[in-house]
Amino acid sequence: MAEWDFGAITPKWQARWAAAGLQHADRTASGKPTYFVHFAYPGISGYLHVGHMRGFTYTDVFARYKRMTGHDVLFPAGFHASGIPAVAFAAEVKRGEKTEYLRANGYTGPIEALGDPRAVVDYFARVYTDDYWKAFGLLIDERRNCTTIDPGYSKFIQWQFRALKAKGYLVQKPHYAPFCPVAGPVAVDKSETDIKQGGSAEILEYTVLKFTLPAGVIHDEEVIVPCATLRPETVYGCTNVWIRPDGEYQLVRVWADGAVKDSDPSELWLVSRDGQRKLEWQFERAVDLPGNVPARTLLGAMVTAPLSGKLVPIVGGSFVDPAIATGVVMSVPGHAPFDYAAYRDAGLPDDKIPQIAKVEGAPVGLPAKLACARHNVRTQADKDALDAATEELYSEEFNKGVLTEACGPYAGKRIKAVKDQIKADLLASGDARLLRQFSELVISRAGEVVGIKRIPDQDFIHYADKPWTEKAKAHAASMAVFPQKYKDELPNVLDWFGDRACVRRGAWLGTEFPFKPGWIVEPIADSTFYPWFYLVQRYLKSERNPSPPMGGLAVEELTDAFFDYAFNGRGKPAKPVWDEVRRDVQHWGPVDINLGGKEHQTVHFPVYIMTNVALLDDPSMWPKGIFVNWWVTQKAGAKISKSKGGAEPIPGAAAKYGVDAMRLYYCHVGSPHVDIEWDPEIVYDYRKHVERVTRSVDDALAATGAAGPMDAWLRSAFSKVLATARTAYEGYDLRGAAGTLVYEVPELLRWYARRGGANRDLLRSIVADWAKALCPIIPHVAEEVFERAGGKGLCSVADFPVPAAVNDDALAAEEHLRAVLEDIKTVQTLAKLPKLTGLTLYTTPVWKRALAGKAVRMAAEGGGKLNVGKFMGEVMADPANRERGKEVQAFTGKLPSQVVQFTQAQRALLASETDEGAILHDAASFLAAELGVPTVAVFAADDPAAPEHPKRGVAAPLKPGIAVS
RNA sequence: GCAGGGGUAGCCAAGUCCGGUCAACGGCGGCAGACUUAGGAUCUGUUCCUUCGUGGUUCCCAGGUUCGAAUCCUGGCCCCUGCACCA
Repeated sequence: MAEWDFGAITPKWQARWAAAGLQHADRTASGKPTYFVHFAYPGISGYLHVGHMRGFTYTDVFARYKRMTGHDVLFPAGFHASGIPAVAFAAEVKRGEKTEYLRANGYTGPIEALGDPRAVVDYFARVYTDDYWKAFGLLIDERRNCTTIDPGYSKFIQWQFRALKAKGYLVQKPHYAPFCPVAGPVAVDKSETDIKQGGSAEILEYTVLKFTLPAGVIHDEEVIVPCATLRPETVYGCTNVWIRPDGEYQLVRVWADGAVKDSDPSELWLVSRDGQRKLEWQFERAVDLPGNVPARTLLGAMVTAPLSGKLVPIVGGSFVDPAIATGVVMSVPGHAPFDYAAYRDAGLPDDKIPQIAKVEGAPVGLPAKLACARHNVRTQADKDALDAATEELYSEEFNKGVLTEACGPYAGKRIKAVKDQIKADLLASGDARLLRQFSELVISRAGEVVGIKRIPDQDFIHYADKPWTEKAKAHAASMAVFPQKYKDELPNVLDWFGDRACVRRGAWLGTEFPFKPGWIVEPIADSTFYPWFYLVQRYLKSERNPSPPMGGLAVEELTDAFFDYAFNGRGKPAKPVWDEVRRDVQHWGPVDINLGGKEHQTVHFPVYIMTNVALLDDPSMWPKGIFVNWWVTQKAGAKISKSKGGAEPIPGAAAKYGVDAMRLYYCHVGSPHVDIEWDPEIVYDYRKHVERVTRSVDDALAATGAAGPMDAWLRSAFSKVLATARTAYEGYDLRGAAGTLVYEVPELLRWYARRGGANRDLLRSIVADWAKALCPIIPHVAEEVFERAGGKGLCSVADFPVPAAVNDDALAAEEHLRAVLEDIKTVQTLAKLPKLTGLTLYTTPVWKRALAGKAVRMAAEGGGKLNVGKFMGEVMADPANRERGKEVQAFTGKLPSQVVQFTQAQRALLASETDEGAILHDAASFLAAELGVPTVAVFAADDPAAPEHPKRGVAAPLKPGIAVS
């Protein structure tokens, strides 16, 4: 028997597939249905890790299964190169920060060569293709590979944006985005590619309430004291305004947005130095006035609160951070622990503090005072305790609080319900404005504090458009979406998905926005329609593709007219090759499955659907399916980090565990729709499971026997497995398919051998079919198995086996035998007989058998439940039964409950004419061998020749009396 | 805050949409045996409790619906994830 050297098998079959051109998909006249599948192309950001192979593998399994079930399969792939990652990577290479990482992952070229973003893209595109996809046996049509920064792709994106604009789906409005005074626009995200610090910062939206200081106090005009808060509804509880006692403040002249001239109405705002920049960046017009206003000149001054109209003093509070918002805050000591602590520190009395909200069931007293007591707050300097108290109290009051009568027209309302209303009212009346700020300090790569700046004419894709959204929702309802829970959620996601900023200035890769030079299309927005580009790419002339079909197309030929014709059949073809592309679109479209990670549920998939329904005139070309896969996480539960090189690099893992073992692992370890934890031990187990398959194959192929009585059973049992596997594959249930094929089939083969089955021809044909069924999941081993079983050609292009008719009686008989064998062992254990010398089985008497059969049949007619009264009536109508009245009564009494307990096979056996005695007779020598007894005797309990024994009387249908000695 | 996902036996994990055949697939780990003799083996059996009975108690907790609930409803506790110029 030849060895199973997975290390040799894998490249051997990959070479054969490549030689046969299996991965290449070209339109044919085969008349077969098509299957167009792809995964959300990976971003180019470094080496990938074992986690990424999960989704890639699923896609290949789908493609292979469909190829084997009569489909022409198109499985292309590409690379998402746009955005920041490649730029950041190249920058890090230049700074010398990537050398070790590159070397550790096997990069042998000159380091400085990767100092250019485009070189980074090219290099990793090659790594992904050769070291990951090809190494895992993925049959990707690499002739269609492209990146999002290819010139041809940019033409495609520009067409797309002109098309969206023509439909009115591009809008302009002000937007607020992170901005560095030196570098300009920056991205603030957890990868911190643009920034040095603050990657997890969130943008907070403060409501700035305009408290007023009368004219003549510090200026001859009225001065606005702008208090920034996240809880505008607490304005009714304001007792004073806090400023930093040692801080420097200044005046800024502020115009309302929309004001055009300096002479338009304006206001004087008092803000901290840091606050001044925010006003200039975020308001349309704001000019600071020269000179400082020292805090001490303000202390004690009285200001008027908006909404309540209350007059409150300005008080010094050392906890006030001048860097946060305006550097001025209002004090709500009844509900804000910080305010309460500072208020008490300032020696102000508790009894004047208003309570403006109540939580039902909360203890009596000021909520902030109680919270401070709970968290042992002593002074305003106890920052940690105050933060904890604040978080607890805010959450409690937001969720359960009701405003008190102190709150004017809002009294009695739940905070949760009325908060946004109060905010909107304040904004509408001009008593407040909004100011945005990061939740933590963000420092750019240039070393500057990153702020938030207003972009007055930001372009958005108008995803909030109602008719467009409705169209997308209606289509989504008809799509095949896995998992179901995402399909259920999709309408809500589409509703929730608002307008999205789609261009940005700055140093990143991507397509230039056709309507605004210097602006680059944002990376999500350039990845909404791309599967279609794989069809164009095949015809695009390039170095890698020097002689495309029909002469192909040059980049300059990718005009709007071309795309309109290719995708929508509009206009007239300028060249014959246009028709070729158009026919490909109609042939391969629509996309059957777009697979992507769970993060895409609220990122890529919604815009994918939206864009397709917007740009394609023919609804039959709209996407048909989405498959969402969850992640592979690290032991601690953290996502395996791409940038840090991954827990386990892919090439190493492939060598260690074997490619097929890893494929099986991905398919079987858990549902595709839950996160799985990467554990090398578990992966190693899957290697053993693949080995179990090959051992099982070895045993089966070693058989030399002829047809036998067990053949019918094996055929049926295997057919059943095939049917299960097929159904599972059809429903994208890879775990189900893998489970039944990998774990059940070896069991069947073993039982067959144990029962004396050894039909050489049957076993070879079953092994060959088994290989085909396994091929989508473990293709390399499957090909090898197929070849050894005498299969002709490549298993990967064979037809997926069709299950034969199942002989239920044969299955039921075998199941019964197993059950009896188990019962015998139980009896043996109870009898404490380690060694049996004799075994006699008493099968059911005919009358019991008849009654049980009748009960099962009647129950089946009655929907599974036995009508006892009717049953007894019919039974007792038979004089033979009346004669045995007592016995019959005792036996039938148990029947109703037993009928529901029988397995399906048992019910089938009882309802049929099968003779239990015959099954056991035929298996007598098997039982003798299994149990190590010299002889096994089988009698019907009502056979006059049966020897007398107490167990003879207990014989019942499917439960023979078992006498051991 | 907004939105979403989840809590199943020692561990991982299926089942939950469509309530019964669920003491609950499968794998791992444990235990016993076989085989072989030493390999991270393999094979068979077993692995909630059990006074072995058509026994008892289970699927985060507390209620409810039902003849019947891991599965449906209500409330609670705990964990995880995404949130817009990041991909």
